[in-house]
Amino acid sequence: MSGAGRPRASSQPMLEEAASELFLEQGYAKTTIEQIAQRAGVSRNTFFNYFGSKSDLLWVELDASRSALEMALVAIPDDLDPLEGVEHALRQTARGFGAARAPLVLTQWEVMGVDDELRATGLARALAHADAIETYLAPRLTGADAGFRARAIALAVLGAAAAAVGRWAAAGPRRESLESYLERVVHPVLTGFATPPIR
Amino acid sequence: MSGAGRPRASSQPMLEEAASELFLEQGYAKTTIEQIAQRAGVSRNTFFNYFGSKSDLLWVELDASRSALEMALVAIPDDLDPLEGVEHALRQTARGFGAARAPLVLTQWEVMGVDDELRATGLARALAHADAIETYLAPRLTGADAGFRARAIALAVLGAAAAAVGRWAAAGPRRESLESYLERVVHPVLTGFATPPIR
DNA sequence: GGAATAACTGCACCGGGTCCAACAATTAGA
DNA sequence: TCTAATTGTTGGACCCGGTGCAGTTATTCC
Repeated sequence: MSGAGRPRASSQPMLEEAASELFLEQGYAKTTIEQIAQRAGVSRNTFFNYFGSKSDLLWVELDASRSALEMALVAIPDDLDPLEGVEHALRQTARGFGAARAPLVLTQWEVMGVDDELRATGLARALAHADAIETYLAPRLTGADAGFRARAIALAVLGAAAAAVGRWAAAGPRRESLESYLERVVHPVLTGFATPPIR
Repeated sequence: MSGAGRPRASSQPMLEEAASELFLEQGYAKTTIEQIAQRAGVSRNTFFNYFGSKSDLLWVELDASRSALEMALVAIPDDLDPLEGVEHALRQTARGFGAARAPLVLTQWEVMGVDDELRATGLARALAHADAIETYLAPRLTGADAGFRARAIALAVLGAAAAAVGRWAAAGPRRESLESYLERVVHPVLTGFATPPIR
């Protein structure tokens, strides 16, 4: 399958590890790509073979959760109510995050000085999640403005989920499961949209 | 009040207009700050006296709406239910956007090629709105996890509102009022959170 | 006619990101 | 075994957004 070609000398995880160290040592802003590449033993350009941008390093885990969410969405049984389906898929995805090991970026964002960067680059990620929910939801809703409602539900649910993830990460190593935080805020949103539109 | 000092030679609106023209002519990405400043008749550095970054140009109207939202929030009568208060303030803010004149960025984002940039820089703005709602809401909710719920509600409502704004802008010049789009999706979110938490 | 003040300008610099032409290491096939 | 195709790596040049600063210009107050 992998045919000819020079084998990869440095792996993605090595760059991630080097970056995490440097971010913790001296903060995100003061760490240059040059330094990350150097610690990983590769050239600056090679970094860009593995990551499209510096901020991509912050979102590795979350990007993985999007794949998990997409898989959970297609696995929803057809006879389930669409809104319950979304809740089901979200809980399923949340189970992938063990209570003990929250992503480093979420727990150490203060020492990394990374909050500005998270704000600056987070929306693209969030919208990717929302798009996944929306594409699941849109064809399964009825009514004239199903597309509009699907997008609104997707974005609203995602907002609630973001709050849950933030709370979960902030709760420290003895935190409850992400799932329990999630259900407390996702469920209300979905029940609000459960009844067909009145007007 | 304005004492001594050299008077401003070029105004913010002039830079905005020059930028809008260039974005429409050749797209956002291919327009440099140098070009914008040149068309407005100032130096590149002067641009940064008026805008902190290139992307700030895209959010002028939305930034104004945040001020409007904050003012609407503090004007809410104390006897109103907090969640109804949020809805009230949002509708109030929406009325500031006439149906005929949606912001250029929202209607022309395709020809400006600006969607990537909106995704890249939109979260900071969205969170500013959410923070405003959250700070209004948090002290007015009861229960153990009032802070958590306040943030979740703020983010969820904002997601729904974003969907409404998007739909409104996409609907073309004969669109209905933003308010009508807004209430269709914001209300369900708030009703979902209306009942006190069960557990 | 000076100070004091505030806007404007030019210049140098940093760092993220792109592009490209070389080069190195591997495999498939003649 | 030699060669070609393939793929990863590297260095260098470049663009542009953004920052810092020192110096200039235009204005008001005394």
